[in-house]
Amino acid sequence: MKPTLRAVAEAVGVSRSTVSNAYSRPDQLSSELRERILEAARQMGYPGPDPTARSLRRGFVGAIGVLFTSRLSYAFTDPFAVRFVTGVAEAAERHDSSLLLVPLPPDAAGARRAVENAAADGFCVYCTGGEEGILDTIRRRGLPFVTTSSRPRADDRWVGIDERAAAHSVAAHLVDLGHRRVALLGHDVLPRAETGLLRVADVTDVPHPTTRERLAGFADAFATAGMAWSGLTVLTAADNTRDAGAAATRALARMPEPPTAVLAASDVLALGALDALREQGGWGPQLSVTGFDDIAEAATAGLTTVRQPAEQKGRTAAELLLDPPEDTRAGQILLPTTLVVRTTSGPVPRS
Amino acid sequence: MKPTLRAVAEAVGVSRSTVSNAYSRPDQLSSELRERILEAARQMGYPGPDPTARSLRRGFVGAIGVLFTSRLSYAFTDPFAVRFVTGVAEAAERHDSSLLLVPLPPDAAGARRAVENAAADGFCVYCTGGEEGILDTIRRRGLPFVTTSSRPRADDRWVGIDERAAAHSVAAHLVDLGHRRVALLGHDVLPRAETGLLRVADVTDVPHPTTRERLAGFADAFATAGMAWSGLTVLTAADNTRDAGAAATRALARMPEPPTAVLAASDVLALGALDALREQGGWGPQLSVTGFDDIAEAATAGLTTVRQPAEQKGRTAAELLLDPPEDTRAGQILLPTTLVVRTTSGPVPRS
DNA sequence: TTGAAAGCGATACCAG
DNA sequence: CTGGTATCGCTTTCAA
Repeated sequence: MKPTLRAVAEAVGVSRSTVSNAYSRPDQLSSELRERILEAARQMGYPGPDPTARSLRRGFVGAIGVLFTSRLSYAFTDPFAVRFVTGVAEAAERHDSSLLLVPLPPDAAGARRAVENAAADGFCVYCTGGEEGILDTIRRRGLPFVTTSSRPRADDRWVGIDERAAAHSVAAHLVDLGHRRVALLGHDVLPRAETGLLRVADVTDVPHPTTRERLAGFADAFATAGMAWSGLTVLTAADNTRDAGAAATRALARMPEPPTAVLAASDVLALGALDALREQGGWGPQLSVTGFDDIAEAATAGLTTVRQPAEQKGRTAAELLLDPPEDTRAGQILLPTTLVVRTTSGPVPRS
Repeated sequence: MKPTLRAVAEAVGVSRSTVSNAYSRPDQLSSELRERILEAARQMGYPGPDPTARSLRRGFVGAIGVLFTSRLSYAFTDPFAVRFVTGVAEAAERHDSSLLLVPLPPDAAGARRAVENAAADGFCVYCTGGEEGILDTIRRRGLPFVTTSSRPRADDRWVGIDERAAAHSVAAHLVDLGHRRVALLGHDVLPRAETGLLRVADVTDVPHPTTRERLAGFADAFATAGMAWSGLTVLTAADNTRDAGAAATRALARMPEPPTAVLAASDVLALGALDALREQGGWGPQLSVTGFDDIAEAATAGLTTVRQPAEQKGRTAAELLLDPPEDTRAGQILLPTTLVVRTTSGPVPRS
C-alpha cells in the first residue's frame, strides 16, 4: 500500500493541510517545517499528491485533449496531422499542460463515451466527420473546445483555412494551364470506403467535410471557367493514404480518354497518384498532379500544392483553448494558404 | 453549475448507487428503470459520470503515459518517434486506453514533477537520457512502466534492439567497402549541445545513451578491423535534426584530409549530412553516408541504413505494459535489426 | 433489485 | 503560520 498524504501528516505530527501546503503552497509554512515534511515523505516513499485526487478537488486536470475521428495509427499516417499535433504540443507545453490523444471510435455511441471519459480540461477537435454530435457532447460536459471543422457555429472557437477558396486556387492554376479533362482525387467521397472512379454527377453528400469543401472548391474553378461538368471524373480513395491514392489512380488506365490532370484533396493522395503514374511508365510528364497541404515530402517530390500552415494551425488551436481572447469575435481565426507551384503541374501536352 | 450524479438520483427519486449502476453496470437494474434514469439525465444535461471522480474511486485512469525527454515539438521532428508513438497508440486503442503524451523538462526536478503529476496507469519511456531518476520516480508511484533505454535492470520491462551490434553492422559494411577515414556523426555527443568536430579520443561520457551505444558499436567495427583510432573523427550535431546534421557536416570541408564516409547515428542526421554534401557540390559520389533507423525518407533518399521496427517497438512496449507476460523473463524483448544497403554507400574512391 | 454508508486522496476556507 | 472541517463526484460492498 502506497503511503498517502494523511500518513505523512500523521508521521510528522501535523495536519493534512500543512502537508498539502508543503507541496502546493510553499509560502504557507516555514521552510524549516516544509523541509521536515518533505524529508519524512521521502523516507516513507510518498510520491507526492495523487494527480487524480488533486484534479478532482481542484476541478481541473492539466491536460488538453486532442480528438481524432480515426484510429491514431491511421491519423499519424498523414504528416499533416503529425504537424498539427506538434503545434498543439508546443502551445500546451508553454502552458504546462499535457496532451491527451483521444481517438474516437467510428460509431456515434462509442465516440460519445470516449469524449465523456476523457480526463481533459478542453479539446482541440481535429478534422472530424460527423462532428456535430461530438461537439454537443463536449458542450454538455461544459468544457471549452476549438474546432478545425469547416463549419463552425458563430460562437464556437475555430481555426482553419478557407478550404474552398484554397482548393479553387489550385484548380484555377490547372485551368490556366489549359487542362480541361481533369480527375478529382479524394477519400471519403462516398459514404462507404471504396476505390474507384465516378462521374462527378454521381457525387453528392460527400461524408468527409474537408473533402467535400475541397472538391467543391475544385468544381468552382471549373464552373468559373465555363467548363462542362462532363470533363470531370472523381477518383475515390479508400482512405487518406498514399497507397489508397495510388490504387484509386490506377483506375485511370482503363479510361478511353484519360484526364490530363489529377487534382488531389491531399498531398498524401497526390503522392500516391504519382506512384501509380510512375509505375505505369511514361505517363508522368503528360499528366499534371496537384496536392493539398504542402507536407515535407511534397517539396522533395516537386509536387504542386496548396500550403497551409500546419504547426501554426495546431498552435493557434491550443492557444485559443488555453487563453481565449476577451472578444468572442476574435475566437475564429482564418489562416492563410498559398499556392505552391512546383514541377508536377504543367501545360496540357499537345496530342 | 453542471448537474451531478447526485442531482439525477434525487430527480428520479432513486439512490446514487442506482444511477451509477445505470451507467457502469446495466445488468444491476431493470432496463426500464435504467431507461428512466438515462432519460432524466439527458433532460437535465448530465454528461455522465465525471472521469476524474471515477478514476479516483476506481483507482485507475484509462490512459497510458508516453514519456519524452524533450519537448514534443522536437521529438516529433524525428519520424522515428512518430512511428513509435503510432505503435503505442495502436496497442492502446486495442485496450481502450488513451494516450497521455508527457514531455519532460530538462531539469531533474521538473522532470520528476511531470512524472508525479501525470494521470496515467503506467508509462512507456521513450528514449531518455538521465533515465534512472525518472524510472525511480515512476517506481515510487508504484506504477508499471516499459523502458526502451539501452540498459534495463534485470527486473524492468524493456523493449529494444541491440544498439551496439546494429551500429556495428553498418560500420562493418563501410570497413568492408574499404573506408578507413571515417567521420562519426551524432547528437548529444557532448554534455552541452554543440556543433563541430572532435577527435574521437576526446569523446568520453557521451550523455545520450543511445548515441553512446551507437558510437560504441561503430568504434567496435573499426577496432575489429584493426583500424587506428586516429582515422576517426566525430561530428557533433546540436540536436537530432536534419539541419543540425547538415551544420555539423559542413565542418568536414575544412579538413585537410576529409573522411571518405560519414556514419550517422540517425537517419535524420544522415539526411542532413547528405544535404550538406549536396550543397557543397560534387562531393557527393566520393563520400559514403549511412544512417540509422530506416525512416520513410531514407528509402527515397537511397540512404544505406540500419532498419529497426519502429511501430513494432511502440506496439510491443504498450503491450508489455497493458498485459504483462506471466513470466518475468519474458518482459524483455529484443527486436531484430537489418542492414539495408542502398545507394549512398559505396567503395572508397581511388584518389 | 435497490439503497445506505463509507470512503478514494486531496484541497480550501476560515478561524485560531 | 497552522489545523479543523467540509467537500470534490463517484463507486462499492453489504444488508435489506
